[in-house]
Amino acid sequence: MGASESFARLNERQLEAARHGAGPLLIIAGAGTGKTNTLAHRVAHLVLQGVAPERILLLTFTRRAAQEMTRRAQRIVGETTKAVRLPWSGTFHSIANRLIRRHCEQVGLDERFSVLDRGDAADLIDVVRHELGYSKTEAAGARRFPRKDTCLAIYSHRVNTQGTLAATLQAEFPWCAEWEAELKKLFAAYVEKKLANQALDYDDLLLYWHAMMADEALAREVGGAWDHVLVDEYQDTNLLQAEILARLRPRGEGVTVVGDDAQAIYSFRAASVENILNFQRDFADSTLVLLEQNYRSTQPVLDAANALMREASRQYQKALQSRKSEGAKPRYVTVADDAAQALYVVGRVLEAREQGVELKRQAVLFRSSHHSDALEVELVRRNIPYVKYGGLKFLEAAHVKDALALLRWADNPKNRVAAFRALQLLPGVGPRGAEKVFANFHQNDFQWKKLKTSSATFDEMMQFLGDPGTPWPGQLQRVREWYEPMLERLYEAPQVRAADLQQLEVLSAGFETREKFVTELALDPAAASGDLAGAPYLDEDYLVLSTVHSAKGQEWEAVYVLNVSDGNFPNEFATGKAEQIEEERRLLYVAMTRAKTGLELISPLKYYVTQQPRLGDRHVYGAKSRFLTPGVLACFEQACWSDERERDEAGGERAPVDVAAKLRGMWA
DNA sequence: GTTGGATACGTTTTT
DNA sequence: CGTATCCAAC
Repeated sequence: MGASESFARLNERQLEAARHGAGPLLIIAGAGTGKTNTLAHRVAHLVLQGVAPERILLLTFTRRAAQEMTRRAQRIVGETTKAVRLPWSGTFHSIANRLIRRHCEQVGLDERFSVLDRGDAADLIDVVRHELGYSKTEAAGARRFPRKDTCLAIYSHRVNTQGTLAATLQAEFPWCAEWEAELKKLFAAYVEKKLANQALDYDDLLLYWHAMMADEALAREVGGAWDHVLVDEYQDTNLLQAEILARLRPRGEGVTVVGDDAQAIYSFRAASVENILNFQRDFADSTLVLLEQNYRSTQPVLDAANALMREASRQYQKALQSRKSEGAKPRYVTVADDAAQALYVVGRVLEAREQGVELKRQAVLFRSSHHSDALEVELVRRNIPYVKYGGLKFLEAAHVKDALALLRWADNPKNRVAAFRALQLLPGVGPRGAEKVFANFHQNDFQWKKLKTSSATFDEMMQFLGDPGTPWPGQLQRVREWYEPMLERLYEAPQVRAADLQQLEVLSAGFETREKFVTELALDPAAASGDLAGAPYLDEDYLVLSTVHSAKGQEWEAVYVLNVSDGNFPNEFATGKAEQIEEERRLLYVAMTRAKTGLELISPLKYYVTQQPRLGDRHVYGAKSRFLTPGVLACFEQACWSDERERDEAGGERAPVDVAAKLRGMWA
């Protein structure tokens, strides 16, 4: 298919957006309205108009999205004419990383600075937390100081909103408000630590880019590199990102942003829906294109989604219209509990497969990662292959982090987090021992040949890895040779862990340099580790399990949403403020609009909660989700399902009743 | 100073 | 149930 034919398939609005000139352009694209396709056509259009691909900056939410966009644009332009390789496409964070490396001298950083992933950043903040004595229980007052992950989340929110710490605490972390003074001290020390380590966390990547754009000469140089800047998922960008965009293109020339205010679901990451709502105010003479023609879902599915959003307060009013009028009503199914929910979903998934819908074209979505636990057990038991998005365990496993720490330290000798982890792998070396070695190493100007630990083989390995002349291929093998014998001492099940390390080595071969490997792994762990983690066999059929957040931008023939009850939709911790509840509503909206033809919301009457503050594990009777008002429910076929096998058992063979256990249980 | 065992406790979603 | 912290034994 040629380019012109491809453009001919767009509807009027999409075409207008794709062929828009250079003035600032805002595309409000409802769910399933061909947003990706339109943006890809816009890229293709620009290239066909003679814009050099390297003069286009494409900012997407994930790396996966960037690749998809590039692939489509290439297909539209056609293989013969021009190669559409967009060298400047990726997330804000990954582009920031490249720009900072390019201009490291001007912003006062080592060329070899490290990027801290979430875990590393939390570990570093934990070091400071201990140093300041905040980890001690009786340090101050009755309540415990927030944990490292919470501390990091607070820090991050404050940085990304560009507001005050007090505002962040009040808005998102009211239960930590009493620690404001301590947190302030903690964060100040954390910033110093990062500088000493020559390490940037996610937020720093944006901050440094932001700061670069505040310098006039640098801003001109950076901004001058592109003629067009396109931002996808604009509703989920934060203030820092919006300011970067504004400084990149002060008058908005060549700016295109795409998004849907009804799908803003990242406020916890400081995303601000105001960015998209205020776009026309921020960029004078901008053009607005509204895409409302839905190509994804059947009308009944859309009716339900529209009914849900009709009760929301939002600014860009849209009325999505489907191109597929007929179809079954979506279903709202109540089941007894978690276990029944798993059985029910597996049953429905298999039924659909019998009718020709492959597993890959079905997805199970949920609010939080652990909601799929029971389902996963059932899937494994029945031998049904699946992949789970939104919870990546592989790179978080201790042994994988150990191996990476060795590489990260070699890559940036000042990286103390990595050094501490690496050094403590040695027998008999704990925090103090690591401290001593590192202090010595520091005194010797971070020269690898002066590194002295208790193990000569360790020192040799680090010298080998630290030598700039050492080629990248083979480095992970060297790490593995040294580290594998340690596994036995450090962990149980060493064989399993050894296999993981081999997998890591295979993975590493796909990266040109060590710096790219460790950085990409930090920036986009999911994409960088590919579908290797947990994926059965790529060419085989598998069911998709995903958090709603990770399901953004995707679509499936049939979608099952788990635990649609109050406490999950909306989440129990998000019921404090009206704006939080609205976001939870949008989250459910995103989940529902992933479906093409089949949509089921499942609600267990009773569910088991663990790790509940104070009250301990217990059963909870889930109330009906507040979003499922009579008006919304009218769009659903309602059903109640109970496990037939259970009924059979009750009628037929009965298990003996263990009275003794019950009696003991009363006092346990 | 390090290591392992006992104990207390817990806010979801991710670049 | 998993993780962080405390405490006692090397």
